[in-house]
Amino acid sequence: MKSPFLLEQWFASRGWRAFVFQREAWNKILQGKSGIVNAPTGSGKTYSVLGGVLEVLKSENPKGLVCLWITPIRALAKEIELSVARALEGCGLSWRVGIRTGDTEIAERREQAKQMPEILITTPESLHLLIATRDGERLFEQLRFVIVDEWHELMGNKRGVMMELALAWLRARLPALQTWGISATIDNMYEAMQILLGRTYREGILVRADLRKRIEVIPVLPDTIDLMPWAGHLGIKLLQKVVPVIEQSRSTLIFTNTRSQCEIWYQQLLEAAPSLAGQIAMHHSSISREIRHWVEDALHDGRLKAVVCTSSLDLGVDFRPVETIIQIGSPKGVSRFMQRAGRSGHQPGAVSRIYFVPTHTLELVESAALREAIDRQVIEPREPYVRSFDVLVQWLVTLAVGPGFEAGEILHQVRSTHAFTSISDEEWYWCLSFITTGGRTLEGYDDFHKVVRTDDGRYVVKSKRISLRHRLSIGAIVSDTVMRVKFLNGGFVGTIEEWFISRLKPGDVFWFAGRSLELVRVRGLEVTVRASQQKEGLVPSWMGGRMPLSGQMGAMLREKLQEAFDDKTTDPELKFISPLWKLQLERSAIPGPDQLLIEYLVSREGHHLFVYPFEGRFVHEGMASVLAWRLALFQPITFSIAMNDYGFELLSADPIPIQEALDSDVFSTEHLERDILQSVNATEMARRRFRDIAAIAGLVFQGYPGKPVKEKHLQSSASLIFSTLSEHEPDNLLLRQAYDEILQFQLEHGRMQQAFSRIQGQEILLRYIERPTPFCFPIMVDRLRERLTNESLEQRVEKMLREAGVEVK
DNA sequence: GACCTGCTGCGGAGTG
Repeated sequence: MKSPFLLEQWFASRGWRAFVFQREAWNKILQGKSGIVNAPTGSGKTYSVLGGVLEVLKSENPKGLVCLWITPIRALAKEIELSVARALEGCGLSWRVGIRTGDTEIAERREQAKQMPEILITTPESLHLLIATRDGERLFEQLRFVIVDEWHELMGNKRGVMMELALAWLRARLPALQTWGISATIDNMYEAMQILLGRTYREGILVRADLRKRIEVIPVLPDTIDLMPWAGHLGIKLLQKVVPVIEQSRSTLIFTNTRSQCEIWYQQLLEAAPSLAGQIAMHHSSISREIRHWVEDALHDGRLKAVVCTSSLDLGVDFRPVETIIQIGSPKGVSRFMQRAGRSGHQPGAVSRIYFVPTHTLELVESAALREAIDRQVIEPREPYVRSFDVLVQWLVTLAVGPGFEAGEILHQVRSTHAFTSISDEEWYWCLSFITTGGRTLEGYDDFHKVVRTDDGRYVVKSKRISLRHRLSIGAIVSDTVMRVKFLNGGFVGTIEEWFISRLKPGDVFWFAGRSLELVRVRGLEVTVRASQQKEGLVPSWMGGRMPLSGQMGAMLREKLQEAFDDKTTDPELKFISPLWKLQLERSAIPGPDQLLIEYLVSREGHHLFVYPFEGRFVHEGMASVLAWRLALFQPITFSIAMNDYGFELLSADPIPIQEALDSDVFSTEHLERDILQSVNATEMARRRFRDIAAIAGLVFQGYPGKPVKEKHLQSSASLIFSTLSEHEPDNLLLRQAYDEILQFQLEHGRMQQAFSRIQGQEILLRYIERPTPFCFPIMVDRLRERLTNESLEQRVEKMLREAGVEVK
């Protein structure tokens, strides 16, 4: 029997069958609903939404823009366009589909200005830019659908807030507008829907694709436990075990945690297996786009056997499935690991296999914890941003540059979003005054008088210069200023950070993008290089973000620690680790899920206190500061602090009164927020955070395309404004936002609160140890690294190991 | 605002 659905008829002609969730989505969309389709990549999620859109509009023969398709990544736009175009043709519809991103050519833009395609694929930034035109309102008059692809990727950052605001604005003028999100599984799926739909969420529908895929975690283990380093992060010791995995597979993705690790692995793989030359490449965000595109295409065509990458290949390029995935070092979160694993074994019913290469002993436990987490479907949530006033004031100027706005109407919309439900009248007036006068402190500067209120009460931007500069600054991603690395003949290799290049002088050789490069000269923000034959060279590192261990991973680790002693354990890595665990047990203890281990060591360096909450390094940084601050209340004492993802260390020249402190409840949650802010240098942290806020809010200008403002300059103008506001306008909303953000995202206040209250219910195992344990050793090394060069560190680590009673191989 | 390990993502003028 012929299906009533257009898309299903086309499916049938190709011999495909619709999934149950696709039909469910089509029906709900046909009923006029909004909602979210929860489906993994590669499961036909695009068609699940597209089919509904076609069904609603097929009889209307639309002309002009009826459907906006938002993607967080430009690279995905092309694939969506391809799928949509194919389906439209298959269904015999003559609708047009087009792309509008920063890559869209001028001619194409002009064409679109005359007549928009029926379906437009765009990014949140480009959508804001479209609104920031005089045509801003007219463009969307016929709009019926907004599809937000990969919504889980947007909702955890300020780009999500940009979407919320734009959606509220569109919804206000188009009551019949239907919004659909497409999202991978996250822990707070319903919240994700609520945020996407704003005030209309009550009627929202969640369509779940029940396509659970089996994932097999295969640990890559050394021959004996002695070969596993106690501390380290590169994992290079297991290189010889990784080579055959790559050789035996048709195509492999090797995920690393940092860009420099990616460079090192690429280089070392080539050295260990010269036969891979020409068949292996590398991919990370500092490599030029030209090279990256080449790598993506080559992988797609099967010209490459393996690519070493960072999370730059997490999303985007939904290339032909890869046969094998290798993860080097901890992925830090379950979702990220599962997503990467899902890149292999795309055939229905196929098992995804992922090789996990631990870089030190405790990561062996992470390997087992990951397996368990996948089994139990433990998945991280995405925390939405709220009250991001920098994004709000940017949006208000965007509207004023575009069609202009009327205050009461926009306030109503803004309040309908999840991010700004709680905005008070006072805060709203502050925003209006900020965009018109710069606020109390900055009103003396004309640059901040961006928006004017016309006689009929509309807020608009009149100055061409201000409009221009605003359009240049739309978006919520603030990049660091970087130096461009170029060959003498002009070929662009990629970008590198100033602090790294400043250590080199002309003639020095470094390795970057898989090539040996000799520094010729540095001029302004341009680094000129020539190819070198030299084999040795420094590998650059970049100051990227840090990814702390997720709460879910931490909890799973705490559970798994003791399992190494359980004879019934089936995890190979836990069996493997048990000799080392015996050592830990002899010297100290292994905490169970209801225990907190604290180790006290006296060495020539002084008195060390090690605490192991397994909460990730951000939380540990805050906890360590709070603990140090509270301990100093007992007696004057100073500490140096170190931490990793498993625990932290307080080191002091004097004895640490830990027993007394424990007796008087040093882990109390009482006055926690106050103690956090007292103990960490909140002002400095907020000052740094303020740089991005100032850029997003339009307080500092980041420069013209190709002519970025120097980092130093940007930092100092933001810092100057920060100081001025702190002094004269301490209740400034952007200033307060900087402090809120460090509490929420840098110190992970919520998680820290939970950790403290969990510890209150835990039994404390205080152990006075005589020698470093496998647990504390990596933290000690971490602290040393900050003072020593790499070579001396290596020697020092060997010495430490001997002192710790471990044979050095 | 550095670092010694530390991810990712987007956007963009006027020149008559």
